[in-house]
Amino acid sequence: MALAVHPEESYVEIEYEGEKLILAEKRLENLFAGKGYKVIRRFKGRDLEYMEYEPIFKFVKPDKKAWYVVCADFVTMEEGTGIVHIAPAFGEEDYEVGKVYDLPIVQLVGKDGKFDERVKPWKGMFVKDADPKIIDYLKETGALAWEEEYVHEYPFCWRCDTPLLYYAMDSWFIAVSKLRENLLRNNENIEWYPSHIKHGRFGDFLREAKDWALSRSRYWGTPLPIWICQKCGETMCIGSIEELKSLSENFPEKIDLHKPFVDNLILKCPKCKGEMKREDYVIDCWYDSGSAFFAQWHYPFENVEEFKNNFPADFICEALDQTRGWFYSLLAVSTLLFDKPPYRKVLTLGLVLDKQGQKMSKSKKNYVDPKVIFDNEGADPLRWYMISANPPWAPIRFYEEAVKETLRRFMLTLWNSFKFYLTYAQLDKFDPRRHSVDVKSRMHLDRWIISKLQNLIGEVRENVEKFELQKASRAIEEFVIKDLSNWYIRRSRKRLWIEEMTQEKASCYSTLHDIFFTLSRLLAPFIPFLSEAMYLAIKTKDMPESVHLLDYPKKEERLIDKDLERSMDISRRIVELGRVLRGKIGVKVRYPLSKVIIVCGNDTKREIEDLLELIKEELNVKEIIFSGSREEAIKTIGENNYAEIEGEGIYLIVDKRLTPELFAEGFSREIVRRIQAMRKEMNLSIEDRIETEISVNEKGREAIERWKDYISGETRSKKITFTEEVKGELIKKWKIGDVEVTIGIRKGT
RNA sequence: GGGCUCGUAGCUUAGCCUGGUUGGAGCGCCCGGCUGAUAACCGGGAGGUCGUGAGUUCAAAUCUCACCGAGCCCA
Repeated sequence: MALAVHPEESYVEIEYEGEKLILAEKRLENLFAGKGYKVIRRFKGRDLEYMEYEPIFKFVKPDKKAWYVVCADFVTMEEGTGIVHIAPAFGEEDYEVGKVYDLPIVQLVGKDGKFDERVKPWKGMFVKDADPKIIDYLKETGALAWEEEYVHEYPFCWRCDTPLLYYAMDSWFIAVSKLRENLLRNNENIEWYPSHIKHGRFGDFLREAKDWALSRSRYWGTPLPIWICQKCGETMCIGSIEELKSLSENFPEKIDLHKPFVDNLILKCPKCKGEMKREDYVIDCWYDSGSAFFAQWHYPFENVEEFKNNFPADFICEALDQTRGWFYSLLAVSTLLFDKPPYRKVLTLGLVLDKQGQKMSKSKKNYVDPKVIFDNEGADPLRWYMISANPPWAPIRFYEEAVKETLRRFMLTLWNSFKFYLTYAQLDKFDPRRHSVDVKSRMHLDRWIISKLQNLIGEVRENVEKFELQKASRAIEEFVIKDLSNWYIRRSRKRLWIEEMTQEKASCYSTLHDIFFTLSRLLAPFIPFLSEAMYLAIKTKDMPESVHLLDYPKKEERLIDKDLERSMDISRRIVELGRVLRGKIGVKVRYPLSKVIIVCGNDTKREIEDLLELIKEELNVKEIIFSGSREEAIKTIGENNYAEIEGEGIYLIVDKRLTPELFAEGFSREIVRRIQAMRKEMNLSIEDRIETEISVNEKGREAIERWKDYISGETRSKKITFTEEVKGELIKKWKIGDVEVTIGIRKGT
């Protein structure tokens, strides 16, 4: 309908092969370089304004003045001629220019995307299919200077992948732009996670809020509730079923309020009694979701109190791509109706990406089938991975291997720790209601992990409050793996091996019970299935039937003992040093050493004194001595017999001599381990008794004889016999150091 | 084209707001050890231009700017 030029750019008229052409000067170089042309004159784009031209097609006679030059800032000098054809019915910029110049809107394309009968040469043809034919026509008539192909972006239907057409249509709008100030003010009362969205992506959007194009052309959906009288033009917006009923004459007993069913109703105009027809649109479905906060209560028709008590919602959550979707439509509707924010806190989740970092989408088919994960790893490992890998708002790469890793590292460790407790507690018929030991009377190790557990509760609650779920879950992971599994349970195993129910044992069971009861509640929102399984296994009859009915644990300050925690830290550090030292002198932990001297200050000494037994066991030394001087310590052990290591100012000095007595003890433990491995291989249960036969050299035999009772006890051997010809259900040859041993075992009767 | 976010070891990441020991950890890899809850664990090792460049500073992964790359939204 018009041609647009940039008002400030320079244009030229040239003579080329006997024709006169007008184009932008900047384009002249690109298009006519090396060709013989002559510039006739030069002028600003603005000088061309309102110049009329002969259109190539005249299929209709417009109802307004058309076919002249207009000025527009969006015309660029990057491509083409610097002169842009304008069709106000196709494209937003064209439409805007059309409004400024009062250009006619001519629509020769139907909603099916085909030319109508007025376009005689191509009527009924899809416009994109007509393109090459139009080009041919232009060539024939000499209107085409040249043609070229170039690549540009173009929107396609995400569902059926066909090209979309820009198309000017009548629509109903909500004048949201008039509410910008209210939207911004209400946004101020919303807590955003992460916070940058509030004034960033979302705030920016609100500042330039556009009117909401509400109407959609669909066969089915929520009808636009606007009826217009066919006779007098009276327009009504219907707000309830009652209102519909009172105005219609054929209201059925059962009504489906969706389009198209609602259009069976004929309404009577209250003004002229004429027939009213509904506007044939449905409402943008974002309006529906934006209404969820009151529609869920069927407010205002019902549940007025419930609605009031629940408005605004405490919390909503969706992915980042919904910033301008749901988060916006909720706020817009709520601002329109109540001028209040509809939610207090909003958590914006990051997108789930594939292994290559691409957004997972149904159309790209680059998603992992959740059923595969459910089958192979399970729903809880999936949750734990999603929660612990990243802050919730960061994009997360998702692939099966990552979930598998989570399962292996955390979930299995947790479950195995729990099974360990369960197995032994059941074996001992431990009943927390009868055997429970008061925390104050428990051992240091027990009070230590209870203290750590209380800290954990505090840390988890703090981070969950801030939606830093990854920090909360990582804290739990560290507790379970490092403190519970790798230290507490490892250090406690021995006391559970004693057959009768000692105070030490009851103390351990009480502690483990407390831990798993707390963990099941602490983990319930993260891994609902596994925590429920844990809870059900330990719950007694008088407790609620599901962990999900219990309150979330609260930190109990009285159970926290910072001094004890520090003592344990130092002790663990000393044990670590000791292990490195053993590695250096090449004596395995299984072989006891006679003494270690800890050279440290009095403060450190005081701090670890209560935990000496534990250090002794873990390092497997007979005696621990404190000293204030390294030289003295070395003198005590002897110049030639010591080895040492230092860390954080603490020296460990050991006697590295392995006497025959120490060797015998270590060797017997080697034997025990081999027999245990064989029991496991035979799938014997823990209680099963066995008979053992051993063939070994004199040195080994001597060692074993010395510790025979110990070996029989540990391996539940009814008898141990030495023989040249070893017999048994399972016979194995071992090499322990430089000693060869053959062991045979059979299940005892 | 515009806005926002992100970029640390092969992978997943902590540290960045509030600048200051040799930038931690897990997985994987190599070596050694341990193991009757554990496909677990313990000790050691290799592996880092902290995206690139400039600036501020006595001092920058950290603060500022520009650029490069990725993602999302909008046009």
